[in-house]
Amino acid sequence: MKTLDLAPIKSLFESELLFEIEKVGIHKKIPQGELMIDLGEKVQFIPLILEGAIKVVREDESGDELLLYFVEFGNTCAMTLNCCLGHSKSEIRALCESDVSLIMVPVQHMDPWLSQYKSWRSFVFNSFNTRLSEMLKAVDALTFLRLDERLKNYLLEKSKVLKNKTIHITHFEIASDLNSSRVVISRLLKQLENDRFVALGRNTISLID
Amino acid sequence: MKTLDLAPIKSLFESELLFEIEKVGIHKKIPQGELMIDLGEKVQFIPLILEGAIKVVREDESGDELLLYFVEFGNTCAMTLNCCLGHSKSEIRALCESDVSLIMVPVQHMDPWLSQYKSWRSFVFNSFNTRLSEMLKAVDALTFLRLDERLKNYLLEKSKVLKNKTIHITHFEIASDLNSSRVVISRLLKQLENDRFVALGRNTISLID
DNA sequence: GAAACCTTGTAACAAATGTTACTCCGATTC
DNA sequence: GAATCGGAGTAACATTTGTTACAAGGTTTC
Repeated sequence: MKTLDLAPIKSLFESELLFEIEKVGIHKKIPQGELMIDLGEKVQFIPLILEGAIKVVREDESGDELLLYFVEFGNTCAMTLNCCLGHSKSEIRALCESDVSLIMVPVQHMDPWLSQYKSWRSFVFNSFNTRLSEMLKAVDALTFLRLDERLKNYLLEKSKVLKNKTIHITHFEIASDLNSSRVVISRLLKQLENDRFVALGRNTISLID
Repeated sequence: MKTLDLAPIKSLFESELLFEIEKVGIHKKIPQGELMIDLGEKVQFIPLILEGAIKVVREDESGDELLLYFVEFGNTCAMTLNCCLGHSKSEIRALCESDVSLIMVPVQHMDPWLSQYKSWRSFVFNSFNTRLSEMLKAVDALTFLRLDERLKNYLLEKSKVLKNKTIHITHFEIASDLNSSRVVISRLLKQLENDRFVALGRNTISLID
């Protein structure tokens, strides 16, 4: 039996549960940019994120997209839990925003662990909690903020997740994430540059303190 | 000991749990329009809805509002669960959309019941599920739909929840729920009337099949 | 290094939504 | 019944966001 490096999540779970996770979990590394799960796919595993960040995206029938939120260490994707429990298909698309290291737990352990381990319950509920908060944040932004503010938040969030003041991205990609158009984003970025909020380069945006 | 009428939820829970609910639950009737819980309040009870509908609203600092969703029979408010588990304060406001009959269960039973009763786990997760779906629907509408479509959906939803083709409401109230302005809503409603989607009267809007 | 392609800048215009202002009308109050 | 008030209709205008079109530089490919 291969030994997983459970150090990062040691503090989250009681030791018997860690032992079980070690027994049934599959350690996986997924490189940046890779698709983790797509719309309509069936969920077979619960991902426990050890390192990196996952980007969760919503898409409508005509292919327009919107970035919902990022999932980071110590959380799992509640949309996934959602699917596990409801035995339904994924309503979102998840992509690796950076290189991701995670443990995949087969879904059939979900329910037994819930009755058995208090720390698992905490973890699952904590994830739901965080997810609902993120969704609330998304709704807030869409409802109460204008696009320039959303763009600012986006850049700050992105910088935080990638742990870097300089972001490598095109205006077109940003437009996709915010469900806007390239021209509009270019226009607003120019404004943010004039306001000394960012410095623009080809394929890069640097945040200024 | 007073006996609660648990008939409506009999099929949701196993009999031992129903017995417990009967022991600790408080039956309450709340009239239409009444505030159930406000932003920043602490949650002491888990509401189990027997009859009626609750309207959940988000508000920003400047007092602008947005209707998030309705909660109906067979669900509880996941935002409330959220608060129970996180011991945090309410991030939303909940109002009675119609006369509501519900059972209030003190929060301290939440965790023990989760480990003890499979049906309670199902119920709680089902609620989270439904809530996440509703939030997703809200995000979808805000992102991908124009205001006229959102208005149509709003009227249909409202009619469904109130079980009535005719809705008693002012244009101003609609504007609040959709975070728009009265003039805009009047304009769009006039259009919907021309399209034979509704008939307008003073304080009333009737849906046409 | 020429050609093709990708990224960005910019202008002009269009559409959706918000704002202000005024009117009319029915309901309520005195 | 006159005065007041709340709800609704409408016009004119402002703002935000989206669209189309084109140009200018980099980058990649051959």
